[in-house]
Amino acid sequence: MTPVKQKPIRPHRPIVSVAVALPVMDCYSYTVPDHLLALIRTGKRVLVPFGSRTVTGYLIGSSSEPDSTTLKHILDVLDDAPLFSSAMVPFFQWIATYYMYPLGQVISTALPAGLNLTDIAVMTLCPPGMAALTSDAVSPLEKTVLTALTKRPMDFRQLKKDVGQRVPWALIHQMRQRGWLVVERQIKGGQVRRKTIRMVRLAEGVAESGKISPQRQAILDLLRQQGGLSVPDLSKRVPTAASLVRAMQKAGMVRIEDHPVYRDPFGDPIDPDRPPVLTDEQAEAVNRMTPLLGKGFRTVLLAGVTGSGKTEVYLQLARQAVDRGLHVLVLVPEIALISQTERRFRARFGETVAVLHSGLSRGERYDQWLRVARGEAGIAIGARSCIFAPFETVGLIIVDEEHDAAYKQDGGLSYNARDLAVVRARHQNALAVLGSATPSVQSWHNVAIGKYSTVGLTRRVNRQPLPVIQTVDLSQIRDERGIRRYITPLLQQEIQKTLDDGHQTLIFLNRRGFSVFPICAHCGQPLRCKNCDISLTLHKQANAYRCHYCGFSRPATSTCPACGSDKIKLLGTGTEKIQEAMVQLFPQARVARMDRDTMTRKGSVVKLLKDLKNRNIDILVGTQMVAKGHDFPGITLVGVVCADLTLNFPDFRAGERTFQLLAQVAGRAGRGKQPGKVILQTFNPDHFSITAAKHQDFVTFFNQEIGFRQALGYPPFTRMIAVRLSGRDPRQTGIHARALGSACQDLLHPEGPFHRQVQVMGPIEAPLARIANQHRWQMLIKSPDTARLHRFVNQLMLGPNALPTRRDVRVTIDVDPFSLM
DNA sequence: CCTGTTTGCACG
DNA sequence: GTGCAAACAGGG
Repeated sequence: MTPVKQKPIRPHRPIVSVAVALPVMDCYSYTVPDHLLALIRTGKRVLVPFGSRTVTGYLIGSSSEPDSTTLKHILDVLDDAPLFSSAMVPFFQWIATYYMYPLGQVISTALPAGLNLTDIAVMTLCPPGMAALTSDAVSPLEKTVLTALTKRPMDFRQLKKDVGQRVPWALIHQMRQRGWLVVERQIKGGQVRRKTIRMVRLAEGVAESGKISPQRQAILDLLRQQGGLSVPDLSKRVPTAASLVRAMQKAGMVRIEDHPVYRDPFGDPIDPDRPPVLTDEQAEAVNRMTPLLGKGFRTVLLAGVTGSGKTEVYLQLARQAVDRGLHVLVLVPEIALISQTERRFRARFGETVAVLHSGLSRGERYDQWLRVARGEAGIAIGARSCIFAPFETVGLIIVDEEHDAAYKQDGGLSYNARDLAVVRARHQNALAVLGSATPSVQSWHNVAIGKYSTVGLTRRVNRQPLPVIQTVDLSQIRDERGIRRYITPLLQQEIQKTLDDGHQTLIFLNRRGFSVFPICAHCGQPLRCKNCDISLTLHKQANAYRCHYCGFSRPATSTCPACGSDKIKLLGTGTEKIQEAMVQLFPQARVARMDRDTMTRKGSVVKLLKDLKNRNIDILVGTQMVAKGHDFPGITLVGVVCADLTLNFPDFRAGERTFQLLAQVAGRAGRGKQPGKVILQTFNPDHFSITAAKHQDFVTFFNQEIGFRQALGYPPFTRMIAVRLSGRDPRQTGIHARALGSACQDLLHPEGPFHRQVQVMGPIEAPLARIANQHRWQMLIKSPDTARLHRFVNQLMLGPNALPTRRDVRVTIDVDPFSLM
């Protein structure tokens, strides 16, 4: 018998698929060392070697494959519980494909920020480097680098900042070879972690040892009564507890354990409320949608006029879903709104609500995320990124104010949360409810072609009438000067009447600041931003001219940079100037302002809303922030200073935006017992966007607008992808843009699949050709055929003949762009 | 022909 | 995103 040499038999070994958090289009496979095997789960993060570096990756699947190729091992598992379920993986993959964005970075965008680890190169000075510094065998740049490193070890970024210029990698490499410095890889990041508190318990079998201090005795007594107590709780009774328990642990009297806790993002507790009796229409809406729960994918557009009580419909529908054991996801446009809707959901559902929005600290966000991931919350409510809330399954997704542009993310992964809501609902066989008083053209088109069904709310709750809207033709009063140019006699008169009646007024102007067009009275040059192609806005409160794109500012005392004159004429009106005019015209009134300048501080929105509710404000001046879904029962008059600002934007959606904004802001009036009135000042009183807004009549608006969209080949009849280029050097950016443009023309050749199917517009310089010293070009690609459009751009960017990427020109892809500026 | 620098590629 | 190798330009 020939002896058989026994090898350890391992024909198959566990292999995991990892998406790394880097801009790479592929996923990578790794093997799992034995000691980590038990920890492997889809949705956890892992630390992996990647090239010569160590980076964070996401486990998106595992398999067991024959031991053939040589794979690297994962180095560590970073989470004790998954951050998302495996059901999310196809959703993430869909997003990566649709938005042409690397899967790992899609997941990074979805997850709470601040968790990931990466290694960075840290340079430390060595003795020979020290010696070289004093010799004269060093170049000037080497000398500055060495000098910088004498202070402390630095990474590349710090070094660049300290030295004040780019340091070539080759130089560092050389210095390392000479032994002047060492480069080590340090793992950094992961600032956001679980918060723990120290829990103190009695140690087992602790005998009465007789002689102990009264404080120690007090602690023991407390623990005997209450079982375990946290250190902060103990300190309330015994102030020195924090240090005492340490000694007592050494003495074997108590045990101390770290317990993970959730940070509390909620300020005051909210009193529970009871569901009110629904109006017939509301009840009908709930009754029509409830049977759709748990019955597969469906999208319903809930079209309800302003003040018709959509939120109550959401609440009761969510109740039906929760009672059926379904998870609920609620999206609202932005923080100012969240406070209200969030409060109502928390009042109704209490502990089971998780909130996810940018108003939370990173740690709070992580904790809310974990509560959802671990199935401890049944409802998640938040802004656009909440669409990624890691429920294993979702039964109902509600998108409030679905038309709102805030659902579209700019920069990075440019997703639209409203669209993703429908996609996620489809993936999870859920009901998606899109609600709005002014549905987007896109969504109403989907109703028209039978993709979505619709439920309507045509009347306000308590039967308040819709406000009466009166237009004032601004072209009739062109000769007026000063305040009267923008506060017409009729508006002034109505405000006075409202004040006399003790009611509140809302004045809307979609432009913040004092003067948006400061111009030199001597030479006629407007004051421009030095980094952007845009004029500066004077902010009186901040006493400075500011750029609304890059934040550049110069003092309000500046003279004209062109001629040195100190006579600056302040043309163009913003909310600040309107506020000042209100104070002048109505000295007895209490005037407040709500825009991005006044609402930055945490809690300022809540305070303002409270003041408004308690009638501490008579006149509120604001930007579109005031148009968004707030319920101000005391407001009976709304004044729109100039309705045309959005109408004249160079964007095919300008009419749609104007209609929505005006209908929404008008809807703020007359929500209480008193009927509302709206004074709408405009240069285009007969434009259909404005006439339709008067009656909140989105169907009439849609029927007009859809004709234009069809005739001009705009969405929803075509889909668009914007390719944007930006770079510091205007010439190089232009060259690359034109190269990309001719690559498009090559793809469009008559024998190819894209001929006459895909249309390329541009490349052209962007309407705002320079922002923050970045020169910008763009190209719009559109097609009636979504799949073909995506194939086209895929070939353009990633195909075999794709242009090589350049480091000095950034190219980004924006699928379904919103802003074409 | 050698060397310092830029560019394209691949990362499991 | 970055490190590395190959291509490249520039000077001896």
